[in-house]
Amino acid sequence: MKAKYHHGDLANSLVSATVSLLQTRGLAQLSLREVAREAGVSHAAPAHHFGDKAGLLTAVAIEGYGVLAEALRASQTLGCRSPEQRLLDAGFAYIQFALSHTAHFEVMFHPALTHSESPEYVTASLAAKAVLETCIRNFLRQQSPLEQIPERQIQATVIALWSQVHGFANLWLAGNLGDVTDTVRRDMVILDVLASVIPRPHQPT
Amino acid sequence: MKAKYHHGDLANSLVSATVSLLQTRGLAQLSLREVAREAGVSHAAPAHHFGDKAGLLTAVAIEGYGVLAEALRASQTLGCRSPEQRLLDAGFAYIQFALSHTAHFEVMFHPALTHSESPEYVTASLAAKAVLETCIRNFLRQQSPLEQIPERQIQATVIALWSQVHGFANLWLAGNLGDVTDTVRRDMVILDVLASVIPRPHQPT
DNA sequence: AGCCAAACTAGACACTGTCAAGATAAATCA
DNA sequence: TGATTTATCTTGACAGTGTCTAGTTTGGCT
Repeated sequence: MKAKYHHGDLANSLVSATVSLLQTRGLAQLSLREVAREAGVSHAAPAHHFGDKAGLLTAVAIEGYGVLAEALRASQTLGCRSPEQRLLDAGFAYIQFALSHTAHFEVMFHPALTHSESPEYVTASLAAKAVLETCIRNFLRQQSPLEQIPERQIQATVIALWSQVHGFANLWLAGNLGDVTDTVRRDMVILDVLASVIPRPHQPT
Repeated sequence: MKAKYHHGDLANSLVSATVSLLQTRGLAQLSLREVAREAGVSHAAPAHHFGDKAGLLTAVAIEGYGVLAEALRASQTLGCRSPEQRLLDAGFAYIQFALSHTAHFEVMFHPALTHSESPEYVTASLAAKAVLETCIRNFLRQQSPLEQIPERQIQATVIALWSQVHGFANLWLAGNLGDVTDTVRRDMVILDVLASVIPRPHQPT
């Protein structure tokens, strides 16, 4: 833990400090220099490890994609549940991630803040998206096992459900969902909302 | 149009300049001083009219709420359509607003950027939300005119559909919906997605 | 021991938001 | 009309920011 010239694990410390500051002060007030101060290093140290501010936020986003993917996977592992319940659990996990990892979530979905074309970013992003898509594909497969669903419709469903939970999280974080603050009612609202949009088995064109 | 000491309509000009700069350079690069430069006034002129940067963005957000509300209203005025089509049109209008007024949309749903507790902001925000809610209520009313739908379920549907279009717009703007760039396929994707989540007449609890 | 590359610091520069104080023009009123 | 008041805008300053360059320290290697 002694931080002299060679911190040992400064890169990770800087990412942690960034997340911490994002949660407390918010994105607008975040500064590289304050991150450096929080980590106890000089003001230009972050630039050495991450190039620039966008590079640091890129690391935050990549970490976020990993956490999200893991959360989605974990939501599907426990057995003995109906396909609908599994899908609800995935959506619930997505929203819970967004609400409990506000800093990561915000950075992940604002590509202008990051180097969103860097290989590591693209890889992490696609990996998380793949897990999400798998959840929905599994649901559709188990829901209508006999008939083949056209790929186009699968894609539309993926986008629709993703939009659903993503929009809910965004509206919630932006304070647009009223003053449902206490946890109990919050969970009920989320489940109500999610349950109301499980797609029908046969969708009319 | 001559801008000497008294510009005449500087406040509006500053808002326009802000929107223009937001579209070209993006939120991260926006600076009060550049806005002032764009409007041809001194660097501290914006502060006089809007107090601070958040004040200027507040004006942008309020303008955005007005445009959104008007777009939603306009989507419902033309007659002779099924309730489903009307609902689709409302959702489509919401998404079209988000994609064509990126600057406004981004500012509107990031309360940390604005004085989101100011009376004008709250009024404009609630007004737009009320129009949106009316669209959905009208749909539900026409869809099942006989039975009374519990208020709780109506609220859940409002949140669900709002989340739907809001999340779609966000994911789209963040570049997470693949490379569906040309307009034709874009419209089809949007309609596919929207059509796939029109709520069922009778939702199981 | 000697050297090298990586890790970090120190200083500087242009730029930012905001504040105080001053200058100017328009509106008001005698 | 002419004086004064008021809103509008400018000027200058300050602390803080991101990033660049050059320098300093350190650990690992042969």
